[in-house]
Amino acid sequence: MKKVRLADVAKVAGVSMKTVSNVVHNYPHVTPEMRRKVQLAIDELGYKPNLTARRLATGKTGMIALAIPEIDHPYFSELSRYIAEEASLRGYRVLVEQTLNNLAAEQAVLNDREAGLVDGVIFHPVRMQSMDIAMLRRDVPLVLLGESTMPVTADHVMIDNVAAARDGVRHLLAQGRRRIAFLGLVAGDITGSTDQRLLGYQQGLLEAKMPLDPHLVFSAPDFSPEDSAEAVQRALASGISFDGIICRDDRFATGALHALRNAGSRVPEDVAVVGWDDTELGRWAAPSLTSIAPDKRELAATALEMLGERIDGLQGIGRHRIVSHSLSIRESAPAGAPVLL
Amino acid sequence: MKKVRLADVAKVAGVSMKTVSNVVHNYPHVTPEMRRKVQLAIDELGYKPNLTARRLATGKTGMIALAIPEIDHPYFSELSRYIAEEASLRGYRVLVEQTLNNLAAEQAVLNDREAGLVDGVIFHPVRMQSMDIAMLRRDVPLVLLGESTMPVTADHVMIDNVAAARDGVRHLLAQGRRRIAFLGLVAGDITGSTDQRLLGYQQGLLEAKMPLDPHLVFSAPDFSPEDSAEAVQRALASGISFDGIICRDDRFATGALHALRNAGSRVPEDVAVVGWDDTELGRWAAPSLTSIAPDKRELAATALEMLGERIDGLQGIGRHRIVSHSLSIRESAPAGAPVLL
DNA sequence: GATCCAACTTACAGCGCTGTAAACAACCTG
DNA sequence: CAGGTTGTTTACAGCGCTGTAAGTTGGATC
Repeated sequence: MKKVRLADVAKVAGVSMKTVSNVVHNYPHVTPEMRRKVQLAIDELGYKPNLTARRLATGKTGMIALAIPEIDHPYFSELSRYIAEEASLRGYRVLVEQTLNNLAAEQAVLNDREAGLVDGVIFHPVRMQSMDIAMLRRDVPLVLLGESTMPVTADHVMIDNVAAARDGVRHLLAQGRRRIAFLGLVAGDITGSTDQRLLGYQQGLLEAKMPLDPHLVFSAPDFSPEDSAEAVQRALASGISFDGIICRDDRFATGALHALRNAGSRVPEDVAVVGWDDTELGRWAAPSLTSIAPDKRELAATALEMLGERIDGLQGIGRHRIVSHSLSIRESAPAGAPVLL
Repeated sequence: MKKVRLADVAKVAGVSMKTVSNVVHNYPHVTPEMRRKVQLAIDELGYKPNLTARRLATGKTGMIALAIPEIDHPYFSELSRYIAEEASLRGYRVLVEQTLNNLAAEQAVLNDREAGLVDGVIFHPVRMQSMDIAMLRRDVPLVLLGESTMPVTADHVMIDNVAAARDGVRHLLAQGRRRIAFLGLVAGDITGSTDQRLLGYQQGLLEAKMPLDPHLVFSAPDFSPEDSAEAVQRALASGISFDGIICRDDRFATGALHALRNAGSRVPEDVAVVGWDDTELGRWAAPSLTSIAPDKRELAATALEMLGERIDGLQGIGRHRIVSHSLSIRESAPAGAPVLL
């Protein structure tokens, strides 16, 4: 089957190309008769506009790129879903790029060796610092996600990580937990995300006049549940005791759950566990995870809105938006009567 | 910052556009001196080729669309990851389209009202039947995923669902399970996927001369863990007893796990549970899920390979490829000594 | 030194669409 | 009925790149 072009339709309908184009775009000033005639030709030939040509002519691609570390990370896959939905609401299609926690891949996203592919980029960096991002001269609107430290050259959406971590700690304290651990340091994670969460953790403890024990801050070599399980196991093995733990994400919390179970600790009786991201992974864990819940829908909507404004030409330094978060309380750290120790 | 075009570089370097293009494309027959001169101009101006223009000129987009029901379904998000990786290996970028278990959205994917956006489509239908797919005249290469019933008009990759289900049943039988349930019917799921799994389930029982009890086939109103939990709970409540259950996917199995736990049944002691898809959700469930494991990497690679061949012009009727599967054995249905009942 | 060849470079016509400006038509005014 | 309006359609020049065919150059050949 040959490709049908606008010109072909025009010839068959006996009108100019532009009139066909007008019909395709539902331009109002076309006489009904003309419209009918053109539509007939379109249907007869099975004409479909060539998007690439349209893009070249208009300079708009109607596409945005979403660059995330891993598409199958529960948080990112859920976030992707909302971004995809919000994007489609606004007439955009989404091109997904995985950076796989890899610095070079992150740089490649911004360094775009090609142009004209997408109208804008939503990017969640893990390895790049905001300074690095600022250094690159870009020519595509960019919205940053995650906890990178306040870049001035791009818009940015995040939740208040300090407050969120504090909320988690408060929740544990309210149940009577007294030795609360933090699981979240990851080697090579220099985005400041962990810093902020750690800060909130400290604030939470300090405001309750609790001591700050550095032994209670665990770190893992990488982002997987396996790594986190190992970190918790090592802590347990070295005799460190704790009755609550707040984890940098649900994956980590899931790993912690496993390690605790293997060690014979009961959750939440012996140790209460708080996750982060409120993902399906945590909702269906056993016990189900209490988790800090960023409003992902709002996050996605805000990112798209800001990106849209930039695409529409808005200039100026980077704006920062905080979206709301809450605490989804489930079995691993229930609310209610404090546990007796 | 103004857009830099090929012509601008050519002017600065004092050569023709085509020579610049040759340098950009690493065309071998360019003298080193010329290459240097051009590269200098490219760097100085910060030239980036415009992909849209390139596409229009070449007719290739270098993009494929991946149309799946839900990007945040564990199976699909993991599959997406492999598809993205395999695609990038082959120089393709991936455009993700969610169909959200919605017939109209699935039709829209194939009905493409526009052309020239992608070179090919990988599509996992849930609501469309292969007849529907065959009816539509398409002009883009298409590879189907999942268990749709053997379309003749498009290539197709799947695992042997009948055999896989049978393997699951055999595994349960080998442990001494005698009342094995199947959880998988979903209203409106007409892809035949469930049919095949159900068939395998029956074959597994028959070859062991086990009776086939229709009460042991559970159905859920939709695809979520909530729905599945409810289905299992209802079965339990109505007094149906079973000591093994095989579920249409890990999400369903996760729901089943919850329902069983709430009902006080121990897994695997009282009921052994087998999931399907071998996702992270199941790997970190408690107890961790034994699950039928399609080789997702192979699935992705095969789909891309077939699509690539079609894109390169291969004609002919739809081909069908079966990729391998295995059984990932974990806590919910361990191997080893049969359970005494 | 004339001839030929291979290696390199250039000019230019598209790819299929849209925006602009201009042309044309029909309809009002006064 | 000339002149002004509004409404509708057309012609055509790009958008930025690549493929083709034609041109140029330097050196090997006899």
